Amino acid sequence: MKDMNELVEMFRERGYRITPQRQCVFKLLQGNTSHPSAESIYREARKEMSSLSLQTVYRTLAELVSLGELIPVDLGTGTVRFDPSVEVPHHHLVCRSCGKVSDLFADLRPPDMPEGYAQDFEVSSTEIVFRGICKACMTDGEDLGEREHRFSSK
Amino acid sequence: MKDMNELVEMFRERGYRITPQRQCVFKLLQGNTSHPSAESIYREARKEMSSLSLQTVYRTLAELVSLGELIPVDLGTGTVRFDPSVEVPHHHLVCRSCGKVSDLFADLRPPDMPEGYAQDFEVSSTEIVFRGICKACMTDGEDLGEREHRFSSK
DNA sequence: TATCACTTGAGAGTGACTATCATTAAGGAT
DNA sequence: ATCCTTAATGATAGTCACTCTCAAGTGATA
Ligand SMILES: [Zn+2]
Ligand SMILES: [Zn+2]
Ligand SMILES: [Zn+2]
Ligand SMILES: [Zn+2]
Repeated sequence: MKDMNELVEMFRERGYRITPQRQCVFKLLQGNTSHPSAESIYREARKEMSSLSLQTVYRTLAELVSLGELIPVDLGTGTVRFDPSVEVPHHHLVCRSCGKVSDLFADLRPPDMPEGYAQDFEVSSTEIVFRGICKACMTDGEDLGEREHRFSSK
Repeated sequence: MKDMNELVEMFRERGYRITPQRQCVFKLLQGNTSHPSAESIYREARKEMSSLSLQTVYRTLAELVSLGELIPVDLGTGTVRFDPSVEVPHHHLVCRSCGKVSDLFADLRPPDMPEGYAQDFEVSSTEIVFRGICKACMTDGEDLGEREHRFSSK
């Protein structure tokens, strides 16, 4: 994701207005590696701008996604999360216990699709998802703590 | 997933009752490779048993999941889907256009996690998700047809 | 500082579940 | 075959993560 100045410029170029709401959301995404949901961005943003609406957060996130500055990731934790790390392709670790999503920056060279399938499906991206238990949940003991997500996904 | 007789026996052993509703859902899952959602199982099931409730479908699917006979898969298509292919580990192809999920039965040997991460996260499973366009959507032309899912996920 | 199209926030709506609970019925006992 | 107990079901309502609509507010340019 571009930095504040670049984002502002980018928005101006496209004729989008620079509002304090948008800037507030931009700021919270800068260097954010927590894969926040719309809701968590909203919670943080309201600490600085209590009038901000959830609707505007959703809208701004969607704008950034459509401009390629944010990647939506849905890993079965119950909400879509947003990833500002669009420059470096990477993979994700998902904690089965607390739902936390961490980055794995490594060139894992995802396997190619076997021949037989290649003609029936045109692959545009391959993601590798590691599911397991994060360090915090390992040491906190198995089943304590509040759950922050659904456990629907494998 | 076990076959009808085995499922019935398994349920009996655990003291679960064998109801026509459960049997109806079991039957629809046998050999089903479409990764159906609760809703689509419900639609099919009502053709044979119009009194069946959606609630019971959800309940029965959850029971099968907890018994390890069904794997819930949430790949960002808007609903959890259920996979009776629990015996053979495999990966998934997800169509960005229509949301269809297909199986890829191939031993892709997912990459190991790099050393540096291994101590901070205990991996219990690795899934590889191929996203792209399925054959049907390729030939149907780009943007025709109804969409059957959200497009939230990368 | 006036204009006006773009933005915003409030409120209602949707879809996918989940919880509650009175009624129904499976299945062992008689 | 009928009773009885208790699990299972379906109707209803509720929750959560969004999405839609639209009147009111406000950046940006002149
Ligand atoms: Zn955790
Ligand atoms: Zn990431
Ligand atoms: Zn398709
Ligand atoms: Zn599958």
